[in-house]
This record gives sequence, structure tokens and C-alpha cells, in this order.
Amino acid sequence: MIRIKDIAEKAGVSPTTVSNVIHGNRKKVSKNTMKKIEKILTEMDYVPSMGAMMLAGGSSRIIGVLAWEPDRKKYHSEGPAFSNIVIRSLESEIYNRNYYMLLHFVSSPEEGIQFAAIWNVEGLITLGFGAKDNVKLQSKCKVPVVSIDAYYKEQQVANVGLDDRGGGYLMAEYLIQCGHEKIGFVSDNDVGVDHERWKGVCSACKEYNVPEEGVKHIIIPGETHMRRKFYEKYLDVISRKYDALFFASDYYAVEAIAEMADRGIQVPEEVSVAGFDDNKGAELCRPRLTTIHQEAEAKACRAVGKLFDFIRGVRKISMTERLPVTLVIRDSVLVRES
Amino acid sequence: MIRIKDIAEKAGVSPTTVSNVIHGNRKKVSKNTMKKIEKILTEMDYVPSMGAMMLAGGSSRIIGVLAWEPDRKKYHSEGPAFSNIVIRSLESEIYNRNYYMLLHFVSSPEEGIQFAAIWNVEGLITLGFGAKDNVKLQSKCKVPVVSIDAYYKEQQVANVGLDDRGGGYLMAEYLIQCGHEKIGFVSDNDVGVDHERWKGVCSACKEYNVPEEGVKHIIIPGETHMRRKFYEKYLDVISRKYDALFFASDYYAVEAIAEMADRGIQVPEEVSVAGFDDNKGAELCRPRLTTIHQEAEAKACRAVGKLFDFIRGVRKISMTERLPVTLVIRDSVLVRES
DNA sequence: ATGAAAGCGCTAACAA
DNA sequence: TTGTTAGCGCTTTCAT
Repeated sequence: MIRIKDIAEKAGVSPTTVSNVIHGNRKKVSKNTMKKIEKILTEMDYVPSMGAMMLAGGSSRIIGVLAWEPDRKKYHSEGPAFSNIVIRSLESEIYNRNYYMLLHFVSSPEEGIQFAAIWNVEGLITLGFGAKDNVKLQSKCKVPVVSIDAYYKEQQVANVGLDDRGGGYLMAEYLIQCGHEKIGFVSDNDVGVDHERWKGVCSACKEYNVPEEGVKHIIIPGETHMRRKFYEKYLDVISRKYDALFFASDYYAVEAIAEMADRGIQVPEEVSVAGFDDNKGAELCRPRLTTIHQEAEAKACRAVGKLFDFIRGVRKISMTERLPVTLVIRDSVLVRES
Repeated sequence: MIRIKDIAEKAGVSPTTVSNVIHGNRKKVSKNTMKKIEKILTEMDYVPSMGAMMLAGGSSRIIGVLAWEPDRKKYHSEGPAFSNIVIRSLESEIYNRNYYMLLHFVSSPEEGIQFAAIWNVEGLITLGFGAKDNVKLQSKCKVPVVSIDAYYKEQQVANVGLDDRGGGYLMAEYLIQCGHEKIGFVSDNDVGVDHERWKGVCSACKEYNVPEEGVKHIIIPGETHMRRKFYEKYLDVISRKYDALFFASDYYAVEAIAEMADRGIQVPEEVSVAGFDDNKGAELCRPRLTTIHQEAEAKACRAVGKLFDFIRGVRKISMTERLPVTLVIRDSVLVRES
């Protein structure tokens, strides 16, 4: 391993000067020495020791990314929770700023707090955390925290998310305009993101004077096995009862379309199906899924951007940011009247 | 931040003793002091400083996970490359050993080498690296490297993968037994994993005396847009020409089934389709995809296991490990004769 | 069984 | 513009 000291000796200068060159402190070094040392630096393949930097400078250049993992033992069985593309974008954005991403799955905010302390992370991004856990995390860490896709009663932790309510509204409006009168909104919970999407559905229905009995929130089991059982029992009934089923995620929508196909239920002739997210599966299923499109990369990009605003002490930072979503019309919703 | 020194003062012992307690050096500390200090440790919420540990001890407790990323700019556009579940399992396995995962996407082995040096990682796992890049990485790093899903001419870097050839064989055999005589193997390249799968197909065909003209390797474009164009031009022809199309990945198989549905091509009546991997999409598409099942978690688990065998200096370590795969029969392959 | 002291590679305050 | 120096928190001989 080549140390700053080695470079300094080779160049006949002091370690401080080398350090200054490395950090581009142009004010403190003459152009000549700058050049000379830069050359030696590359010649000798100098790489900094993060351990020493962390210890001496107090800056780790680490961003901790905390992904919620309800059960460490069962990680294989369930859920999309964190998206491939978000992780990739996150790393990319972090690395572009010359930082590094330490990814960790946790099942309690305390784990995250300890993790942040051990590594002296300079910032934290959370995925899939509930509001309370984000708040707890933020309160115990001195470093900035940016949550993704969380909702707070009182704005307490910086957040980047989607216009979930707008998305719910958009889809419900479309469904109504297509002539659907009985609309079921399907999700596995009624908090956070899904709650907002449902709220959006409600307000569209109110606006368009859809009678209250015509709109319902159907809660399905989050666990695959249980959900399958649920469908066995109720899918036929539900499909007959509603004109359109709006699932809170594409994943569930695609799954439901498959289950319906098994039962000979025609989509969209017998029942329309819509999703939310616009993931890969939405394009690949048949009929193609009509859904709400979100920009996952943009979400990651903005989250990292906001985090670094905090780290760099930018003055006015909005605590929350909701990215716009758009309606993508494909083939899974029947147009009954135009 | 609480330091060892603080604990030592509180306990009225030396930092050395505290350090010994932390590391469980029972030989060096009396039971009494052990207990006393352990109590203070938890009372005061001591968390170690990794920076100091890295510097002093030379061990970082970091495992670098390097995922191949052909083009950093275009990360949004393409490819599954790294799987969700593998990343999750990797992190879990690493964390269970009290290590941490630094995930980094690279587009050259040099990036990986530098990354490993900066962080003084204790081991490296690569995803999606070609053989040459793995070899280059290993040659420049003193720490152990375990690649996932790579193939080497001469065994040069430790690897964990699947019995890809066996999988190819298994599926081809099944296809043949189902009465298919013209089999197309479809992938976007002919190296590494896909090459092996194709080899498996070949040997099954030879074994079962399928005439050579009946078996072909069809190379499709890896880029979505190009592939779509390719299908526009050739999918009809191909579907008519072959009895069965065996795709090297479920992703491509599911996509093809959708494309076929658009063209009114009946699967499996007109052409059978098979995949490889058994991912989520395989169960969700209709007809359900007949495919080769792999255990992604097991792959990650074994990779980490092997890496730590190296780190801990276990004697005899197999350089390569191929996990078994199984045939999963669903509905996308027609049984012409039993 | 316990402690003193040196030093890991780097940064930053201060001196020159 | 450049150099000297004192740590950062921890591990690790080597004494005791």
C-alpha cells in the first residue's frame, strides 16, 4: 500500500502538501508542485485509505441505505419491497458524488441507528420504512435522513415520493370516464402510499358523483399463500361484483389477471383491471396492463439529491417532494362509452 | 460517541482490557471484569468505530459486491443483470457473519480493483462478470474473490454457479420426450452460462438421436428495442419452424409468450415455450411457464460461504461449485405423446 | 490477569 | 506556499 508519506518522500515535500494536492486545495499549493505531485500520485497508483480518512477527518464518504426487511429469516419468501432499479439508481447517484453505498436490510429502526453509528455514515436513505420508524431513526441520528415513499402526519423527516393521491385520482377518473360504475380498489393495507392512492380514488369518485356504494377498498392478504386462498374463495365473486378492479401495485394486478385467466374470467370484457407503478410485468402481461407510471430512477435521484443538499448545508430544502405520475393506457381496461 | 477509553475509565481498567472483553478473549480477562465491563458496554451503548478498526487492526469487515454494469449512463434502460433476491441473500449472509456489504456497480475490472483497495475489503463477490474480468480482478487483489455464474477455461477464480449444462439437458430431454423434434434454443449470446445451457441441449439431442438439423441456437438481440424489431420480422416464421422454443431465461420466454399472444400464436398448441430460472414471472404468465428451477438464495449463500472459507483460511476449498437445478413442468410445453 | 505505549494513514491547526 | 505536529479510536506487542 502506498501512503501519502511515500508520495511525499518521493516528491521531496511534506505529507500535508500531498494531502492538499489530493483534495485539490489550489489555494495552498503552487501550480508546479501540484503538477509534480499529481504525476507521482498516478504513477505510484495511490489509493487513499478510507479507514484513516474516517478516523482523522471524521468523514466516511458512506451513505447508508436501509431497506426494511420485516423478517430476516423469511427474506426468500416474500415481497418486492425494494426495487432493483431503485437500488441501482441510488448507487449510481451516490457514486457520482464520490460517495459509497452501504446497503443494509433491517427489521427495526434500532438496527439502523447502530449501523449508522458504527460506520459513521454521512447520510441515510430509507426504503420501505414506516413513518414512525423513520422518525425514530432521524431522532437518534445526527446525520440527515431521507425517506422514500413515506407519509407523515406532521412533516418530520425529509421524504421523496410520488403523487400517490394524484395517481389514484387519475386512474379512478379514467375508469369512470370509461363508463365503470362499480370500482374496487385493491391493496394489502391502508396506510402510507396505499392509503393515499385510495384517497385519490375516493376524491375522483366524489367529484364525478359516483355513488358511495359503488366504490370500495378491498384488502387482500399480503402473504402469497394467504392471498391465493383468498382468491380461491372470492375472486369469482369480486370479479362479478365490480366493473373495474384497481390494484395498488402492478404486481398484484398481474397476478390477479393470471388468476382470472385460470378461472375463465375475461379481462377486460368481464372486468377491467388496472395497476400502479408501471413495472416490467405490466408490459409483459396480456392483456397489457393499464397502469399509473412512476419514474423509479427519478425517485432515487431526487432522494440522493436531497440528502446531499442536507449534507452540504443548502439553506432552504423542501422537506417533501412528490414526483408526478402519469396514466398509461393499455388494454386491461374496457372502454364502455366514450 | 463513546470510546473504549471512556468505558475503561468508567470501569477503572485499561483500554486493553476493554478491547479484550469486546473481542471475547476469555483467556486474557477474569470472569469478573468480563461481566462488569460487558454491563457497562451495553449501559453506555458502546459502538465501535469502524474507521479506527480499519486503521489499527487492518480488518475492515467489508465484503465488496461488484455487479457488472455495462454502461453507467444507461443503467435505466436495460437488463435484469443482478437479481433482487441475490442481493438480498448476499447481504443477509454477509451480515450474519458480522460483516457489511458494500455494493458497487462497475463497468471495468479496474474500477473494482480500486474500490477494493480504497476500502480494504476483505473479500469480493462478483455478479455478471466475464471470465477475463474476474481473472484480472483476482490477479490484482490480494483478497479472495468469488464469482457467481462465471465459466473459466482453466479454473482460475473461485466460482459458484448452477449446473447450467445439466439444466439445458434436462429441458431438452423433456422437450424430446414430449414429442418435439424441432427445437430452437434462444439466447442473446453464446458464452458463459448460455453457452453451457446450449451445450446441454446439444448433448441431450445427440443422446436421443435428434437429427442435427432439428436443433438450432437462435441468437436474439440483447437490447429490448432491437429484440422487438427482431420479433416483428421473424417471430412468426420461427414459431412455425420449431416445435419448441427453449429460451435461456424466463424473462425472454415470458416476453416471447406475450409477443406470440399478440400475433395470435397459440402456446403451447402451435409452439411450445420453455424458460430457465423459474423467476416470479414464470408463475404469473399464462400459460404458466415450464422452466428450469434454480435456487437463487442458495447461490448467494454458497458464494458467501466459500468466500469466508477463503478468508478464514480453510484448507481444501473447491474452486467451483455448481448447484443442482430441477425441471418444473407447467403449461407452456405441449405433450404430444407420452 | 492487567496495563503502558507505540503506531495504523490521514487531517487540520499552527508555525515558519 | 510549505512543513511540523498532534491527535482521531483502536489493536497489539511487551511489560508487569
